[in-house]
Amino acid sequence: MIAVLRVALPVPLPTLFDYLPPAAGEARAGARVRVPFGRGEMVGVVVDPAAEAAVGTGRLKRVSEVLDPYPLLDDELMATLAWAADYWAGAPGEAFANALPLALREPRPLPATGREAWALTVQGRSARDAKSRKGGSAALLDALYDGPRAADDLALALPAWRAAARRLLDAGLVEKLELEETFPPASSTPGPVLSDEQATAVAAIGEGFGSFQPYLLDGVTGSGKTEVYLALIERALAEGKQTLLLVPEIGLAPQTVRRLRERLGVAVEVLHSNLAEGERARAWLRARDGTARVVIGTRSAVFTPLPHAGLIVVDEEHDPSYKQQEGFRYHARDLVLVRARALGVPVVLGSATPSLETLGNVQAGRYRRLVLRARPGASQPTRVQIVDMRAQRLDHGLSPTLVHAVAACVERGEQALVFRNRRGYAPVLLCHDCGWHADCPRCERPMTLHAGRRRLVCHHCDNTTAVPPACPACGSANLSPQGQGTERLEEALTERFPDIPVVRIDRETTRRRDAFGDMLDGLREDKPAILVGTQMLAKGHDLPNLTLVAIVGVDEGLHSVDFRAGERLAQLVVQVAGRAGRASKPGSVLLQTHHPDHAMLHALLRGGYPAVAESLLEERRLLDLPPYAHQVLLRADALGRTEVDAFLAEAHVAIGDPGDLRIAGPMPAPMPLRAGRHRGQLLVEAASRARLHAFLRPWRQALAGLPAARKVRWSLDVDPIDLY
DNA sequence: AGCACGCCGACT
DNA sequence: GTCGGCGTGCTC
Repeated sequence: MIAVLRVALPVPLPTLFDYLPPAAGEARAGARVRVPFGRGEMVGVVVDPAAEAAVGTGRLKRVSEVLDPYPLLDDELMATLAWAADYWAGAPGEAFANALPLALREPRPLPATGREAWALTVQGRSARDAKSRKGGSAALLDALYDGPRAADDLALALPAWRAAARRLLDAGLVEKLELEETFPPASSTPGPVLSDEQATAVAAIGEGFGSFQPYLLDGVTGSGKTEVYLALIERALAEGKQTLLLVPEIGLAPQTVRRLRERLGVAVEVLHSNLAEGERARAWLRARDGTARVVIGTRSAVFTPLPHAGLIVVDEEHDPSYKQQEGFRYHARDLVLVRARALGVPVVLGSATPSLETLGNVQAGRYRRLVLRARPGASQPTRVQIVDMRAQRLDHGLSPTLVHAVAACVERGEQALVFRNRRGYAPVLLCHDCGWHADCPRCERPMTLHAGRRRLVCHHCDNTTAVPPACPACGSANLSPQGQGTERLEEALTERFPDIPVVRIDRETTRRRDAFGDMLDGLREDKPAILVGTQMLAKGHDLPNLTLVAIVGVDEGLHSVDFRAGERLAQLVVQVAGRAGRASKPGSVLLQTHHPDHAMLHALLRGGYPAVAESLLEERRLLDLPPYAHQVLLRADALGRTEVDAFLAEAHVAIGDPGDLRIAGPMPAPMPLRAGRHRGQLLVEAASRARLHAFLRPWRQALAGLPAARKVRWSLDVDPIDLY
């Protein structure tokens, strides 16, 4: 047998590919190579530089070029990726593809890792003194007067600087530099004095530095989790170690980054999906060579190389955006644990509303729990009150109690948030005469009326149609919007409070870049206002004058088929409620519902999130649901329902003797038709991860070989977080 | 996933 | 007479 190179390629196939060694150069494990593939070429990563050929040597092609003389991915990352591909039943090549920034998957040598910076030329200096430029150009000349500045630094100071830079570059007044050294480290600013609880948490975690240990930092909104993170990052920096900080998708405001940079006084690299690919690659490479001391990023930043790892933090660890929902379905929070173990560093999972998975790990003694109870900013605790909607005369879905509370709040000169997790004007358009309602033909679900756009929109597939002038079934003009979305609440509140600004914050009103930030900035002032908004407002945005949170319509979440709905709802309510009364003013929360006696709402009122979580966890244990059982969900969809049914039936047969596995289905998905495609699923549960994976590996192999598999789109979701 | 090859309808 | 429809088969 001849020795070959085993390479991972970015294709969704369950295999690695073997190649003959390159004509020149040595390819080491973790290095990128350019290889012929099919009729084209691809960039792959060497997994094994001396494997035994698995296919006939006649079929082997030769590596075209070795792109990295040294491994780009170190042993730890290589092992982690291999583990992740196996655990989440993904293609090995796709795990590698997710780990490498796009720019590094191109067959080019590595970009310089120096930081892009800009400086004035001699002419630029005179132009600035002569004040010969106006507007953005003048501002940029001013900004560079004291010396070169980094591009990312300029972006924070002057949002539109790039256009000006281009103009001035053409005029020869500025030049682009590549700074190899990190920035004149702005001196770090000392943080506030920690509370006793914070200091205890920092001390406890600090003791664990240098070895693997997970911690749950369980702290209510405003209890100062961020200060704990910062103190720990400072400690890691003092030891010369790197920190990886993961944040949820929408939590990454430029202000957060600025705060970290100012506070820590070191290069803080940001990795998120909106970053230009070149920048992303450079940040990734700076982490790899150790210059980046702190890396903050969203889900995919979990793949950042950390040669001098000291600490990993996952903020808002319960946030579902840590789970990738298409392609390679990994969970960044879970992957962090694997990396931390390999790297021998502590992991801090922070949340005001920890996931039941994490609480289960605390219960089992695997994670240590540290609690922050105090809200240093709030003088009094938030009051929560349930408003019984039954037998109340509702005005556009708002009860008199709620309207009065909002009135009292704005009269005090404070701000109120009316939370409704539904965009648009009304979720249903109904004919009052014959009962017809507008359904999406591709999803068989009601379409949402968007009054401003004068359109019916399907929120499941974005299908959009005109609003019919009359009922298509009976011709009646008596079409009436049923139920309320944020748009309708905005209208109703504007009518009721004509003198108070009503600001709607949802996907529609924040479509423009920066719109969200601008709207929030406008609300930081100490003036009365009413906010109407969706989920987007649930995350930690500090609005000091916001004292009332009114949650409208949580009832959908109380009766969902998804076993996680209760946990989700409790987290949402607590996160939204946390917006109220952050500063010196006490906050209150109103929860408007048709089910005032619901057990979960009562538990929430009596004991807050911890009480709800405890009872939900107990329920999961009794019903043998995650985290006490382990699931894999097989999904399939196709234009024809028969193809889906046939595939799932074959997949079911392929399980053979299930033994101690529990199998649910084949069954239709909760949305059996979506965007014109029929959908079905099959759920398999096991008592242990090992049992699940022992079953999963051969099953996945068998599924790929099923004849019916070619007629459907199918995917496996290990540890699914929703059953969509 | 791409991207070929491969046999059957409406058009310059 | 062709352009092109997506079925199915392969990629070291």
